[in-house]
Amino acid sequence: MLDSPQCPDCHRINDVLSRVGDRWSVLVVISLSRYHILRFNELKRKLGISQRMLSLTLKGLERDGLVSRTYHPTIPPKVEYTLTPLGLAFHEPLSALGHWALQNLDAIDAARGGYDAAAGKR
Amino acid sequence: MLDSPQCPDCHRINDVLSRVGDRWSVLVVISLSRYHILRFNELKRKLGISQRMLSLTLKGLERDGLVSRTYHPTIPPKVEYTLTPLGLAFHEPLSALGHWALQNLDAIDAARGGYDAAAGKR
DNA sequence: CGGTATCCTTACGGATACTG
DNA sequence: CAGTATCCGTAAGGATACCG
Repeated sequence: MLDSPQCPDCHRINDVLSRVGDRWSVLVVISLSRYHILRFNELKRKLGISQRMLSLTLKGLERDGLVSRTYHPTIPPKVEYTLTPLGLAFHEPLSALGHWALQNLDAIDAARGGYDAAAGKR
Repeated sequence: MLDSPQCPDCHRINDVLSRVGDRWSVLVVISLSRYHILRFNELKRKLGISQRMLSLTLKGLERDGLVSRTYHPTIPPKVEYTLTPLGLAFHEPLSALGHWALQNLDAIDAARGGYDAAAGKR
């Protein structure tokens, strides 16, 4: 399928984005950028993410070198997550996208309204 | 779930990104930005996307006001897609993200290699 | 507290066939 | 050519229960 596309680096971009560009990864990076350092359950509560997905997402981000994990073997245990330099760098274009999203949410909603209204009166 | 998160606009950002931030929408916007105007089957061939997904993706993008569709009632019919000003604006932060992805693909792969190697020797 | 393991439901997305 | 409709397999992701 994506073996012979004409768009040269489309599948490479797609490749990276499918790794770090998913729903939860984006929100985790944004949150860590804002709060600098967070514990597992803090992230969980902030994002309203399920325990399973947060675990998977953090593991993926750590694997890709965007997030660093620090385990404190206290009782009860304490694990802190923060962005690596690479994660911080990733946050830059990401926040640009986030800001655009927030600024243009209204425009998109308006376009949707118009489209649906036009489609509605058949 | 996302009703009472502490991260104020996280779910709003998430909202927009879940609309226009999926795999195929991103690639369609990038392609349309590069080639300015494309027909249905040109996009299909370039992206290696299935007919069904392209149709759904384009309809979604048109609905959100990012893509404009022009139908020429010739025989055979001819439909051209191009980015609206809003779509063009969206492409800016998106291409920044794409460039970052391409530039840092190696760093990510390296991090992955290191992580997997460390996990591998149990 | 910070996870992992299991189950289960949904929704994404490809293949195919058909229409204008 | 430019879609729509249908079928179907896979995988994303929540809920729950349990472990260190």
